[in-house]
Amino acid sequence: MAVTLAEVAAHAGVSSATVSRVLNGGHPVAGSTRTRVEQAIEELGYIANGPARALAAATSDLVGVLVHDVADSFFGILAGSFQKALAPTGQGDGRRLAVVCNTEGVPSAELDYLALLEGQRAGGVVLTGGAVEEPHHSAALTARISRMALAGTRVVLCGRPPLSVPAALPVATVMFDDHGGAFRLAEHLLTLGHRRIAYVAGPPGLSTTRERLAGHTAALRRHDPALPDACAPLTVHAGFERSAGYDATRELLRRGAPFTAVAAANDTVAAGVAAALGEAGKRIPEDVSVAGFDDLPFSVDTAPALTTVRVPLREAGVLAAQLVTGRRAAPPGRITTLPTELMVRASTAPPPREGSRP
Amino acid sequence: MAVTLAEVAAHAGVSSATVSRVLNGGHPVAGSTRTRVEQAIEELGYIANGPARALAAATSDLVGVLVHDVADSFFGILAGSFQKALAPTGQGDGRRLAVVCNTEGVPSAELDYLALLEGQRAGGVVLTGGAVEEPHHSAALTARISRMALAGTRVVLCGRPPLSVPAALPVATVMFDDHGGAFRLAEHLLTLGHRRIAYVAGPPGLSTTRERLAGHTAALRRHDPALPDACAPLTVHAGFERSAGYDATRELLRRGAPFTAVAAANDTVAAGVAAALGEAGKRIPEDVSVAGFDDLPFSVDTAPALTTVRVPLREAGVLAAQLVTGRRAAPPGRITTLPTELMVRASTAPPPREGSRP
DNA sequence: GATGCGTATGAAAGCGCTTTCCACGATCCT
DNA sequence: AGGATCGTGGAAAGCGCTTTCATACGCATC
Repeated sequence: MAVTLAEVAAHAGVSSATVSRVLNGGHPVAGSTRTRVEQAIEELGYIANGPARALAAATSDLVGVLVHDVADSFFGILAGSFQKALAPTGQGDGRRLAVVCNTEGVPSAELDYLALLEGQRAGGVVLTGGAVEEPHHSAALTARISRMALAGTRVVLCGRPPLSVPAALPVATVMFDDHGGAFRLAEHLLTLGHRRIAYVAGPPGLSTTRERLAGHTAALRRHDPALPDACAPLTVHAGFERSAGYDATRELLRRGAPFTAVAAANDTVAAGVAAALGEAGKRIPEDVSVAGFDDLPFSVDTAPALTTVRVPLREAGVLAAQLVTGRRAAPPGRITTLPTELMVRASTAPPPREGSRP
Repeated sequence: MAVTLAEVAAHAGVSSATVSRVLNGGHPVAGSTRTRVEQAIEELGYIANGPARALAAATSDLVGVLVHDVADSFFGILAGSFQKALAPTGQGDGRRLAVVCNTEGVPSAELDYLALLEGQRAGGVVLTGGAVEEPHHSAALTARISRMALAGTRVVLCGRPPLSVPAALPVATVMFDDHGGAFRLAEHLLTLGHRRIAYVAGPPGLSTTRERLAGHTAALRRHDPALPDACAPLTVHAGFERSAGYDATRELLRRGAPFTAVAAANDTVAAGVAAALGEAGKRIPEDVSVAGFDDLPFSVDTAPALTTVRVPLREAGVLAAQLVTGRRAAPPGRITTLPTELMVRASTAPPPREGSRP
């Protein structure tokens, strides 16, 4: 049906081995021969058979990217910039294809997709999103990743803690400074004068949740060793969706413990928090300050614009693409931490003066 | 290295042909044999080699999904629900992998990715997003799609007009009722009393832009045949990004032609419109009403919440997955049009009374 | 009991590519 | 000048699977 290598070879008057060589490089081919072959490829409209190539070479042009959910802007932006960086300007090397898998953060789904990708002989895999921190799961994950890496698949962990694999394996990690970001955000709130700061954390057991909460708590503690304890009752765990922030806030409100600021696990949750607060008649930021995390695009369009922490998703996607393709070598410790940045906007302000609004 | 079919066969005491048969079905296999084979697969931790399978079967488990940009929520949601529907409950058939490609809507990029997918022997391809309406491009696209379809690749066009291919080819189309949605949105504005309605359209030459603008114009015309002409100077074309809406609105404002409402190509553009309006001291909706399109998640969190038109992205993704896998047959005309729904929220209201605020 | 059919399995031929192994000139070097 | 070296290209052996084709068996049929 389709044009094959052999046909191109016949058309160019060379052996199929030669055509393969001009296609893949690595082996010297005379200029004139190369030209002839390239012309034959052009004339016949040859399109390489990926599966055949992958079978013979024991590695494919596929690169897997595991995300919690591409529909979530956080992952959409990450996956988007990753995919774009994977196919650089339509260059000859740019035939790599990104396979995106929604894992919902479920460990078994991650393992299943990795098995599929291993079966596809994926040239690389990038795992994004917080990791479920459970010994059994991470052991299984480490095992599978080690096996894939041993077989030559380049692995990049993005936004999750490194896994302990032998240093010889091609496994790199790109982290976000979640801890630092949460720390600076809490500091910002403290500086404004807030003391009763509620925190709507992400799902428990997730690395991201832990990092952000830890940074937050560290800032409180630094300010006043007793503050974390005082604020502990104001900390609730929820999901990463808007509704989780909404529900958590209603719950907080219902409990009646006073607070003058709410920091959320991410911007989406913060939107839910703001909605619940608004319904309860609280003005933002006059009555309660609200802060998010991630700095997703919509955070400038909320009312008021959301104070948040910028997470360099695009940069991470590009970096992950470079690492997973080998265009860039992993740094010495094989782990790169990308900085986060506090974005102060209108949703945070000094707390209302005591008794100014009961 | 990895466990192969032959090893499984040896372990189970059967031929590799038999193992292949239990794996793929289609051929009768005795119950006892099947059990033995399944046990061997389990014991050895066999993972099928995708490329080998694809090479032999001339079709792979890969399904391509072309989007303008997954980082855009519109496409992220579409691609996300599509991917999820592709891997149904980890079922045996659920080994299909989604390859997402950001085309930026550029025809040549679409063709390039299709070539790559053709080379990968993708089992299916879904093209999403408005199509660039240019004879040369659509001819090239039709040709490539026909060829792929002829080779057995199932094709789904989603959110773009059908292509004229022979009826025997497995090409289906899922459309959104953009025209109807835009029509009802304009009607809503008219009913509120607006007459000078600005329209920030998408890029010219794109099917989506045309459909939405046509629906909008049709509603104006229906109300008053002269209205479209009166509003024409208030129609500007821009991109689909927030900044495009911002810039377009500044331009509109600069021109000085009065308007009491702005309908935007989509929600993201509407956010830019609202920002520009706000900077210019216009209150929404008191001074100017603003409406978007798509009903992306953030549209309920803007200030005020955005009146828009819901586009059933999740439903479309699921449908596309069913069509592309053959789990669902295309309807008689091979085209399904999904309804859109007007979502009236706080950003639209009656226009200010004449002279009430100069 | 010979004939026929349907069912369950094996043998083996590829699928289209990569890659080792070799062969052949041409170019060096001493 | 002779052998070593280098650059270039061909032959052929797979890579791990699917899929005819052929075979063998069991059972109903006449």
